[in-house]
Amino acid sequence: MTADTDAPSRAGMSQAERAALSDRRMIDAAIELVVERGVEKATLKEIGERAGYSRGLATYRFGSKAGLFRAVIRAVATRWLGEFTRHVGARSGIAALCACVDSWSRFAKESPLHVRALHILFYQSIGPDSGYRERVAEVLERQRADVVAWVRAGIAAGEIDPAVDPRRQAELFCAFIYGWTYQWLVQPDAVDFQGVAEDLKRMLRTSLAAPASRRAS
Amino acid sequence: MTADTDAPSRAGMSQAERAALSDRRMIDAAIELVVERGVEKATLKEIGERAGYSRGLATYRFGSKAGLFRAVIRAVATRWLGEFTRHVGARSGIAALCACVDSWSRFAKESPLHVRALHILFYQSIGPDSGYRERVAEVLERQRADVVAWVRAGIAAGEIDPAVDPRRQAELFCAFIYGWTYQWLVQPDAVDFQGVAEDLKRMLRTSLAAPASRRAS
DNA sequence: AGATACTTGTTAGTAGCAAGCAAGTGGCGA
DNA sequence: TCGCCACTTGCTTGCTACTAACAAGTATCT
Repeated sequence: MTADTDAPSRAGMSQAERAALSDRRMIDAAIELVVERGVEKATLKEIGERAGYSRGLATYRFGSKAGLFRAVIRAVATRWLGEFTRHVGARSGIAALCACVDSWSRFAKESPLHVRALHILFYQSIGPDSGYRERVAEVLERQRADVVAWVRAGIAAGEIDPAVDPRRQAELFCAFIYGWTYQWLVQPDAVDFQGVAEDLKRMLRTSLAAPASRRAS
Repeated sequence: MTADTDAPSRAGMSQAERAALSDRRMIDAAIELVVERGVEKATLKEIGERAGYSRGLATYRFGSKAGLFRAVIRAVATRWLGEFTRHVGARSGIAALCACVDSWSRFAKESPLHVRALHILFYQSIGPDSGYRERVAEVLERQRADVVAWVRAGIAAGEIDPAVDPRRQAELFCAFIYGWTYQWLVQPDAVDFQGVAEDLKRMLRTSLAAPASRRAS
C-alpha cells in the first residue's frame, strides 16, 4: 500500500536517510507479516520484499531474524510506553492503575496491528533462547516499575491499604493485563475485552482501598 | 535417561503396544526438547531420535510438527485438568478459586517440565495459524467453564456478590493465572510466585464477597 | 499373506553467510 | 569553488546447512 513509491523516492537521499527508511519499512513489513502469518511463517525473504527490497536485506541489516524482532519490539514498545505515561499523566494510586487499564484497551483498539504484533512477539519470547527474551524482560520490568511507583504513591497518600506489598501487587496487576491480552489474542471474539476492563477496575478499587476509605465509601 | 532400554523391551510386544509406547516416548521427548530449546529449535529429527527411533517417525505418526504439539497439549492438559478437579474437589465459590490457585502453584512446583512445556506451547499458539490454536482455545474454554460454575455456585450460596458477572469474572480470574504464569516463564527468578498467589487469594476474598458477608467479616 | 510399525531417500523452502555491485561521501589538487 | 578519485556503505545475489514433509521401501506382528 505504501510500498509503490519506493524506487523514485529513494534517489537523491543521503546514505543515512536511505538506511533509516529501509529500517522503518522492514519493521513495518515485519509487523504486518507477523500479524498475518505468525512469527514462524513470516519469512525474512517476504519481509524484505514487502518492504520493497531484496530477500537478503533483513538478514544483512538486523543480523538475524531475532535481531529484526528485537528492533520491532524496541520500536513498538517505545511508542507504546510513551503513550502510556502520557495518558496516565500525573495520576497515581488507584486512579493511575485504572487509567492504565483504559489506556491499554484504547491502544488495543486504535492500533490493533501494533498491539497484536508486540504481544505475539512477547508471548513467543518465552522459549529458552528466542534471542529477544531479554528485551521483553526489560519492557516487563519497566512496566512493573511504573506500577510499583503508583502503588507506593497511593499508599503514601493514604488511599491504598498500607498492608499491600507494592512489588507483588505490581506483579499481580501486570499478570491481569497480560493474561487478559493473551485470552483476547487467542480468541478475539470469545472475550469481552471491554467488560473485563470494567470489572478489573472495580476489583482494584474494592480490594486495594485503605480500611479508612473503605469504611467511608 | 529412560531411552536406553528401548531396543530390548520393544521386542515381543503387540503392534498396538508398540505404537502406544513410541507415541508416549515421542511426546515425552518433545516436552523435554521444547523446554530445553524452545518450539522452533526442537526439531522433529531430534525428537524422534531422543525417543529412541528414527528421524522420520514423528512426522509419520503425528502428520506434522503441529500435530505432534497437538498431541502434547492433549496429553499434558488432560492430566492437568484432571489434577485440578481432583484437587479442588467438591469446593465451590471463593474456596474453589483459592484451591485452584494453590493447585496451580503446586503443579508448577511438582512438574515444572510439564507446566513449562504446556505454557510454552500455549503462548506460541497465538500466531494466526500455529496449527494447534484451536486445541489451546478448547483448553482455555474448558477451564473458564469450570470457573464460571464455581462463581455461579458461590453466588447461589450467597457467598459471592450477585452483581458479579460469572463469565467476565472467569475471564478475569484466568487472566490472572495466565499472566502470572507468563511472567514466571519469562523471568523465573524475578517473580515472587508464591507471594503473588497469596495476594491473589486475598484479593479474591475481599473483592468477590457478597455485601452481607463483607459486613459480617 | 496381509497389515501395520518403522526407516530411508528425496524435495521444497528457510536462515544465515560471503562475495560482489552500485550509489553516496569526503579529501586532495587545482 | 570545482572536479576527480579512493573509499565507505546500502543493498543484492549465489551458496550452504538444515528443516518439515512426503513417498517409497523394509521389518515386524497377526
